[in-house]
Amino acid sequence: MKLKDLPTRYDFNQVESGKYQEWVKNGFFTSGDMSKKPYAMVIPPPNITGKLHLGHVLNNTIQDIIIRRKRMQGYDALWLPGMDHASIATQAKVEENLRKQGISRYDLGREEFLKVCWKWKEDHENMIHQQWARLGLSLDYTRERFTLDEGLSDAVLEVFVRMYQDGLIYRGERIINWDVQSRTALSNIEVEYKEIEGALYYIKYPFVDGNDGLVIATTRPETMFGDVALMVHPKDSRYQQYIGKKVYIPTTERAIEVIADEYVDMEFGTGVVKVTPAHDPNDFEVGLRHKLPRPLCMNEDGTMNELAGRYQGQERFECRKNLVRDLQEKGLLIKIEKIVHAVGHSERTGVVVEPRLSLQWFVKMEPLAKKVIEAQKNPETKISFIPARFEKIFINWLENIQDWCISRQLWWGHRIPAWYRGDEVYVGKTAPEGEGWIQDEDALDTWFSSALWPFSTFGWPNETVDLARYFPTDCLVTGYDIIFFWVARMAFQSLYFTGKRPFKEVILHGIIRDELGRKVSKSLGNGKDMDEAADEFGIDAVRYFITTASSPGQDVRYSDEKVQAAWNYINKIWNISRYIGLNFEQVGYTRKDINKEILNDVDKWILTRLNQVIKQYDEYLDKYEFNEASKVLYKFVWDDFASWYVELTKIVFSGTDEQQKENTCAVLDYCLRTILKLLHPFIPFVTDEIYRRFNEESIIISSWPTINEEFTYPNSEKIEVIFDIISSVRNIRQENNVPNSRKITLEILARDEEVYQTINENIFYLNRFINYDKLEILKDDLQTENKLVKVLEQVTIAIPLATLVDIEEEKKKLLTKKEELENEILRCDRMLNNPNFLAKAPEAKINEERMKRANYQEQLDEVLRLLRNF
RNA sequence: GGAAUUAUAGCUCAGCUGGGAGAGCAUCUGCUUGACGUGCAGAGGGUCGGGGGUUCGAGUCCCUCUAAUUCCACCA
Repeated sequence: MKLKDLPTRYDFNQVESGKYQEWVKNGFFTSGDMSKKPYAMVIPPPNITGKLHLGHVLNNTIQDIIIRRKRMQGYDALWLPGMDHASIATQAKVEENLRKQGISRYDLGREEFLKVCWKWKEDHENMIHQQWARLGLSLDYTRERFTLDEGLSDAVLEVFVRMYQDGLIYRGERIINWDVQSRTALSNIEVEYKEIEGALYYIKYPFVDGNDGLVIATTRPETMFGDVALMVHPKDSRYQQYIGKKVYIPTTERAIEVIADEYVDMEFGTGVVKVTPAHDPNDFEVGLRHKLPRPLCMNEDGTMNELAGRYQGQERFECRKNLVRDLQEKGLLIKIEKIVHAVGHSERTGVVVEPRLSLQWFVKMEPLAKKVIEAQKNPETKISFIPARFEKIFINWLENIQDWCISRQLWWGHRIPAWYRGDEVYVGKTAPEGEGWIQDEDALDTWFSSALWPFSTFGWPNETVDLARYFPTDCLVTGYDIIFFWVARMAFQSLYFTGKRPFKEVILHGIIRDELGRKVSKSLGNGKDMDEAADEFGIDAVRYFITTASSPGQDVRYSDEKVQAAWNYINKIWNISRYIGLNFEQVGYTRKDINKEILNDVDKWILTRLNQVIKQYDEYLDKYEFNEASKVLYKFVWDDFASWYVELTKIVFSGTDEQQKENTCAVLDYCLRTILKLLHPFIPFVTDEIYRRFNEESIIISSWPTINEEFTYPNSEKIEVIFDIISSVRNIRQENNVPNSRKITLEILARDEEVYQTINENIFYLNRFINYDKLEILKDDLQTENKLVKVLEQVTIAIPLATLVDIEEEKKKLLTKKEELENEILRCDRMLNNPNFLAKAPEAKINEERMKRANYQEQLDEVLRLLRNF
């Protein structure tokens, strides 16, 4: 198929169909050309839990833009794909599925359950592969990895064992965030705090010896069954006499002591606090200080245990309700205060998180974090954050780091390589020798494996060729919302185990919001998935919109209108190409070099502009400012190339100069090829479709455009006087209701010799746009009576239109123009007469202002001269 | 409580190291101009959140206030 055969309308379905498979089959995305300089990037592995959404589209397209450009620039470009087993997220989904069939994971047992998970993985892996294909991502599938595959699992074990040996991983009893639905521990950052309306219950604990009692305030009354003491501030005069006394836990026969601890805030509540070491992190600390026991009053699934007496077996909130009612009956509930407070919810299952004492594995964070903070001070070892402001957030988190709970009571994931026999603990890659060892039942936090992703995927801990060649990777692209989850953890693991940063740059983008600016969430159901968006206008339009709609690091508000605008842009490019194809055919053009000898002023102008655009575009892309880059090119394509250059070629093609026609084809050929290449990283499908119709090699492996110095013509912008004249005549016609069909007489006064020549040399261009019967170019002596006159930057134009000219209106316009010019001159003078300006401003700026002033003065003189005629 | 971001045309957003306010969409007016009406040609529309300051010069830098959003840390 040739260029000329393009249909009049861009049909994305036709364009997208079949291309990706062909790209992959041709090995365009396969890296490993050792003769080239490497450029490497790893994809943030998506969770195998569902379909990709617009957030993935943004993240992945940014990477695809970067890697496609690098590939075209001649790098050995590697973009490594892979997926994340997403331990808790996947297990939650699989269990939910099973629950619908009335099966629990315990019914199946570990082995059978894992089989179901692997099946789930296969299905979702396929779905994601299909979506990557639709997105057009130039991933090197020969190196695809999975966080739970053999090699990566080995890396995980290696890391665990070594950190254990180095004293950076320990097992201990702590209060952790407990997800009662998944029955697993969570790390701090897997908990989402939501403001919820709750209640502060004031409950009286009766004294063992005598009347009355002490009143405490709590938001979680049901945890009272785990109480081991009440406490007051040692200096609180209200309660001095009660320290050391005993009270009953309401509804029970258990007595606890009143202790004193400075932790208590005398101002809050009643100044008396219940101490529940197994269900509250602060109370846990108090318990340690006072050597108190730590009884649990709740089971793993959130039901109450035997300590709760008659409430045993009740679900925690059910128990709360019943308990409060019973306390009220007994007169022990003093009051209930409505409060709004932040309650932790499990990020994955959404249930209220229960702080709970349990034995878990932790990573000791402080020494690891310190190394990263240190490395960030050195340009050679630091990760550059783009935009830079995110580094502050990153450092701040590291400076206030807490130990990382890494064990999860889950089956789907890397099983902890620890074995127990009585009090003995063994940690190693494989089971220890001897009888009676039992392996830890738990799996590791999913982020424990993804933290290794930038180097485990290259074969670490083995010293592979890939590792040496591609690591540290050049950049990583991810959302600012997972700086803590992922970026920070990659940073310290990489530094600890390889001594290097995981990537030189991290590019952080925003999140996608819906059309109303709301965060996309499952509960709102306002998230669009990728396919939905792509079905409307095609994936290229979505890619273009999503990567150019905001500045770096800012959120993107999804907008159908803007995707439509992107489609319009693509359709414009499509039709420019079609026009060019039709003319190639008509002229009988086959690829030729541009003949510099016969280039006209307009050719020189567009070629020079193109060079300027390449330069600016590249500079913006180097800074990952996709929005600014795209704007520069858009303006060039639509305003300069399509509206002026392409329009003007119609004059050449309607003429008779065959050599000129051929050369114009060569210029169009060169411009179009360059435009398509520049756009290719953003909109790969349509650019490939068009490019392949007039080129041998694929655009994917074509070379990235660079400035062609021989096509830079100083002064080429002088032709713009022609455009200026054309625009003005259009304007005059419009304002005076003179249809294009009516011929006019036009006089142009050139105010200097060069302009006079330029116009004369390019006079034929005026023909197409200005339907005139008579045209005169003058050097002076412009008579203006009964003419419509307009003063432009370099020329004055006059059109005799006696019947239509409203003299008063004309005078008014000239007076307005006069005023404008005078204001401009005033502005220039203010600067130029200011000694401080002359002394301090850069010389270039001063000269610029002088030139401007001179030009304004010239125009003003002209206007004044014209005004004298009225 | 700490921090970050945002505040610019009716809407959604750009505006790089300070040097005459921009785009897309919307609105209004014309147009069967040889690829595109998904188009072409034109027009209107902004005291750049308020107040100070630095500077010859501030949408841009500093301070402050106001409003919105987000993150972190939180007293039971």
